Amino acid sequence: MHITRYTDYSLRVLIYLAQQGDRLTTIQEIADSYDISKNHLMKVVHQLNKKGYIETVRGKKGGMRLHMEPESINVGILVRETEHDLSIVECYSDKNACKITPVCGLKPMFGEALHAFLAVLDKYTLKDVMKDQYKPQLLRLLQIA
Amino acid sequence: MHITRYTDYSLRVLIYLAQQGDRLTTIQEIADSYDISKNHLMKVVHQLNKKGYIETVRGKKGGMRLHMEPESINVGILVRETEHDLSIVECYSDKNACKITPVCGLKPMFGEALHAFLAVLDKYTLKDVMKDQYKPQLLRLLQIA
DNA sequence: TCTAAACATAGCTATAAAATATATCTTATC
DNA sequence: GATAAGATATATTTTATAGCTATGTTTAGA
Repeated sequence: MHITRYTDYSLRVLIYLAQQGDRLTTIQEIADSYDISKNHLMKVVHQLNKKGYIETVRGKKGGMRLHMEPESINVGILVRETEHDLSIVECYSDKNACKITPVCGLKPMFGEALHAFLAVLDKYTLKDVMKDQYKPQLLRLLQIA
Repeated sequence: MHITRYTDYSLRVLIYLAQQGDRLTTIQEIADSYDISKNHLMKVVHQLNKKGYIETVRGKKGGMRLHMEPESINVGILVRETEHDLSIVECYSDKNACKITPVCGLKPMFGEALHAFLAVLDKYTLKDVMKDQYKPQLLRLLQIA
């Protein structure tokens, strides 16, 4: 059981941008910094822009910056938006073929469990996942000047 | 985000066997009943036997039956045993390559969320996921005489 | 004692989702 | 107009999971 890298990368991009303030950052910079695929990041960035989390600027000297305050970016909401398929067991999928679903207690139980999972994420914002005391170390690890 | 069919099938086998009491059931019967792969079920059954949840009998007229009371089979424990990889984000994996892990708040947050997820499952036993009132319907759906 | 029916076990193959790559287009700066 | 950036679509690769094949072992019963 795990979330996709897509969701993970989305969160990482936001963490990176939160360190940069108003300065424009390029996809290349973030890809280099985390040593991850630039191509995959392009999709991530595209969606973060569409969803309003970031603002992108095209053309030479372009890039992106946060478009929301870190304390306004809720992790639970973001994960629900980026995680493509949250059907934790087959019976929640639209392709469900399990015959006992109508009388099976597994479905409500896993529903409750997923709800508890997301409820934890709902408690946190982007600001919460970046502790002030670690900021200098974070900047160093990301090689941000 | 989802659990594997392997875990799902494990639970379904136990539900099936719980309906049968002491009678021996074959893998073929269960595969036919749920209309799922017999071959995959063989692995599932093998592991359930190894873990002590069921008892298997080899040879002609063989089969399997529950080896624990339904109220003693905890879903949370079972899921931890059958779900191969519970590293919800890369930073929990032994192949983690994310540079900011030491100072990143995502790791403890997702840890807390996974814990909340499993805590819900820990509240339930096999008996809880099979409501008495649905038993006749369940037997019919599984085509158990 | 032979055959068939069952589980045991290992290894292989197919599939589907996700990740990554490629290619081309659009936009903006210098 | 060249270059550097994102926008977008499509193709390929990778990986985990699911499913398949094959053979071995055990037991019941003819």
